[in-house]
Amino acid sequence: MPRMAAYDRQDCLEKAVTLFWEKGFHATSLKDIEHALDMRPGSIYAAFGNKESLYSQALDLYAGTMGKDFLDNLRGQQTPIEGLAEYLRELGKLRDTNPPSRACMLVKGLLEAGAETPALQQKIETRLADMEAIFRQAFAEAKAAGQIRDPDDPAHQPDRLARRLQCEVMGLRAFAQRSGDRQELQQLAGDLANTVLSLQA
Amino acid sequence: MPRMAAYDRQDCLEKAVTLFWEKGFHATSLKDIEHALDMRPGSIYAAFGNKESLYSQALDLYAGTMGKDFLDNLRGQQTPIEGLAEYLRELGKLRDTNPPSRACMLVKGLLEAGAETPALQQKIETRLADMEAIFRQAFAEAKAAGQIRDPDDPAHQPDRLARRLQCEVMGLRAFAQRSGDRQELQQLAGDLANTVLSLQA
DNA sequence: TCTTTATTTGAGTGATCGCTCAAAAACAGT
DNA sequence: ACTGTTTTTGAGCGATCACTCAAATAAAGA
Repeated sequence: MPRMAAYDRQDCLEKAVTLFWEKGFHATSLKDIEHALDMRPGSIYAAFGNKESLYSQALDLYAGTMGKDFLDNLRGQQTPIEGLAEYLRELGKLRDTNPPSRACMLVKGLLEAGAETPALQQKIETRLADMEAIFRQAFAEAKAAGQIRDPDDPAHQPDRLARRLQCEVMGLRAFAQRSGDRQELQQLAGDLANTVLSLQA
Repeated sequence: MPRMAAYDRQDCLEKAVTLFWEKGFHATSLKDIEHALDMRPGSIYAAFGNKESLYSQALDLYAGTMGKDFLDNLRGQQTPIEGLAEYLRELGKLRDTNPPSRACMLVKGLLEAGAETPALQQKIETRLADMEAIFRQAFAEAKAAGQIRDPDDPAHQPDRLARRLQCEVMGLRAFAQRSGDRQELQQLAGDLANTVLSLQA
């Protein structure tokens, strides 16, 4: 009996990711959202709640996609370590593609979320912790396979390596947001990748 | 004959830095500014132009202070390399102090500035380039003093090392914005510092 | 075709946004 | 004290903000 919704929820969320990822939370107005999703305010609020809720759902989609893409890439490589290095090298090519933003949407959100939006803050922290856990798992697999040099060095524990990698990914993608030279970014990513490779046994 | 201004310009800019650094550009309203500077809108506009102009001047003060602090720290150390490592270690203590934000104000601005504010974008890029140049100079001094291992390795050129350091500082300070454990941050900073130290001849 | 139920619409809400400007206030020199 | 100059004030500007809701619309089942 009921009327069916005219919009595709997943499709809308993808468009919301594009919009929020590019402009950030505060700089994105409901007018922008109405235009990007081709929906009127009433439908938007009925479907996604309020602006913060839509942003939160967009964050989930973004983080899930990023995590899946990373794992797919990882499984396509010969060893976990090479997979991690290749991931960094791929980030060095960010200037050649045209993503909504070269910086990580989670980091953009982390730096923008204040005390007025504690729910957002918590969600972002959780998603970053998820990503850190994925990195940790990859290093743990590398270690279990005996591919990590000096495995007893405390600095070579998977959790420490994972935090360092996440730090470097955050930094690299923030650096990539600058309008600097294409090659310099690629070179920087290569240097970071080589640091990871130097962990190999 | 003329009436003297009641406010201290430098003092106002310091308060503006605190405010913008913590909340970011978009989330800071003129009401916030009026309250923080204890000035009425007319005085603010007469003294600093508009909101964007005030933010821009705050960025200048922030970047200048950061650069000076870094150089002071550097000169207090035995060698340039040790100075750079110590700088990273200091960043690891960010959780123990209470700055307006643990993240870098320039990076926050970089990730927030869109195509609608090209003047801000350019200013931020310039200031980040300045900082990169300071890092490069430090590495160049280290190299000139023969303190860099494998000086002919292209990855050990001052410009590449500087970009990598800036990337790591950006990443570390973004990471520090997370509400994670005190010790984990310090450990991470220590690991990054050790990477710099491992460049030593 | 008609009824039922859900969705979509968009004008309009009060609040807040960045910002202006004429009037009031305050200092410095005479 | 008086005058001349500048600063400070704050009410209020139009625009935009996130958001609401009653009415119009459309699909599915009878």
